[in-house]
Amino acid sequence: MKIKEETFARLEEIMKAMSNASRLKILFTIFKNERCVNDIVKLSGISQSIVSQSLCKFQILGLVELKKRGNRHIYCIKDEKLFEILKQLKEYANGK
Amino acid sequence: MKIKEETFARLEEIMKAMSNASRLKILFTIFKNERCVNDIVKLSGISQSIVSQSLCKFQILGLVELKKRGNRHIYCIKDEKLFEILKQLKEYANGK
DNA sequence: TTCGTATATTATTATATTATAATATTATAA
DNA sequence: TTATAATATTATAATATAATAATATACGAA
Repeated sequence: MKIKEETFARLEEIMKAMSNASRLKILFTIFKNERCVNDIVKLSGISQSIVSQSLCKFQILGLVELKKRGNRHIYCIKDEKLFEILKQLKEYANGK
Repeated sequence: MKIKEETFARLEEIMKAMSNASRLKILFTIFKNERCVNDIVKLSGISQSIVSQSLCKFQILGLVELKKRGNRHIYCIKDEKLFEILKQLKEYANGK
């Protein structure tokens, strides 16, 4: 059960990124379908600035992936494992 | 994929509770074995005050369970689901 | 009772985070 | 070109968080 210091540091960053309702909403907006920023803004009800900033941080952290199509920036969850974790977290928080 | 506002609120609280290296260490110290506060302090290297405060918050949130034996307060992870999530998070952060 | 150990609580200060608003950039269309 | 839509960046002020130190409480043993 020995966990490396750097694993804790990474985990802290990941958890911090997900420790805010706006950012959680953004993540769950692209949970199943990839979407462009503007669609995320409309669907989530979060301001463009925050959506953009959040997605940028997610990408740097490696949580999401960005594809550019013309002037559209399309984001999706990067890793199947993260997808699974989000799913379980949702169920856990929901009390299922 | 409609998620209730209160689910986001609860998820935010849970994530916030886990978004700090000290608290993550404390959680992973009782990941497999229940332990008393003082053992958690020694094993984690985190100060008594922080360990106590953190465990108290975890308990209020329902993440851990407390049993009192004499003057010892023994904490453990409350839910099998949380155990699974922690396991997966650890692996994810570790890049496995 | 009094002592010692275990745990909890409180106050404080430094630091970090949040949302907002304003501005900048980039790409496409007219 | 110029205009417009999409996205990113920056600055900032209010608020929240984190760690520390100090104090308080609870329990069991002598």
